[in-house]
Amino acid sequence: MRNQGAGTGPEMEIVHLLRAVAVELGLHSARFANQNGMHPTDVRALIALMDAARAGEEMTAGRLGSALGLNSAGTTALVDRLERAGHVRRVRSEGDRRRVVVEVDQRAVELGQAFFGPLIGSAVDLLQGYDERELAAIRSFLEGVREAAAEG
Amino acid sequence: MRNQGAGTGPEMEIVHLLRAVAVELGLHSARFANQNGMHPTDVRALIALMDAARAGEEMTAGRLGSALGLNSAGTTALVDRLERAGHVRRVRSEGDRRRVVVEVDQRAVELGQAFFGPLIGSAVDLLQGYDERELAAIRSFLEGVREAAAEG
DNA sequence: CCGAGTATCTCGCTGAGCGAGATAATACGG
DNA sequence: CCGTATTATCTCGCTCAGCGAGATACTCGG
Repeated sequence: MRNQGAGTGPEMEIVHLLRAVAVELGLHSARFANQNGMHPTDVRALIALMDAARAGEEMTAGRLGSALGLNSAGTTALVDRLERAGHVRRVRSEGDRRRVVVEVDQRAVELGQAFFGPLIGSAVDLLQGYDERELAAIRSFLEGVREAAAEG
Repeated sequence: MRNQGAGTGPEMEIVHLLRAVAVELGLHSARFANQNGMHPTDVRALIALMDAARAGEEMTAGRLGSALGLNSAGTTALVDRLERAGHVRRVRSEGDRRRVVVEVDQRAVELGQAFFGPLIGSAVDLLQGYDERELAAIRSFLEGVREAAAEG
């Protein structure tokens, strides 16, 4: 049986630290949401939309909803909210006219970059202080945790 | 001006990886919430309560609410829910009888350990594959990100 | 004691998200 | 082609988490 307890070794300290980082990043997103009259779900949606855009993929209403764990009714309400706020546009897909492609407005992208940019910049600055082997350790640890969390 | 763009350098890759980990950990908590008929806020509350217990501190209703960003009405409703589900007990503070100390039930602790234990164990196992310098790099990077996120 | 301050709770309300089902467009066997 | 199954989104009515306002209960300094 692996270590599951509230041990106090150096490994557990890092595990708690990682959890604390996750909580802190969540609170940071919540601040962004509050400042812009949005809800946590709306922020998660914008992030998913920007990720898709960066990967060059179209994001339909349905894919967005399932990425966030919403049903179709909730997804419609979410896209309504974001569209009313001017953060996204609904575009009927040309190929399949049942589908609604959700596009992020450039203004929303800039809003997000203005808010999250400094934090991302700090993280990049931090990383520039490590050598190859240290960077590889950080990367492989994060990769491993992501895989472990995705399985559960 | 620091790096804010959608750069593709090795640093940005790690930053996106960290964000992905945060998202994945959030989804993992959401699965725990669903499996036990709870809401995300309830899970966050249990985690805050267990953290306080581990630190040997009493958690009052008010402190719990402000840790989660709820007002007093929402906090009362939250503690009502958790108490109804048998996860916590309300105990009037002896010293100051206005205060309500919220205590986690042992059953809830075990429930949480059963669910999060494997993931924590995997992370600890992962960490045992690194040497001192690599562990120090992981720790200091996480510490730095936490501080940067807490400032914003 | 009395009034100010503090911790929690009650009440009424708003709105995010759900289940069920409607609507509209596509796929596909005959 | 036609009819039926399938898929994508939307509409409707509802539940319940969380909010604002204010009530209640306790503490403490003067």
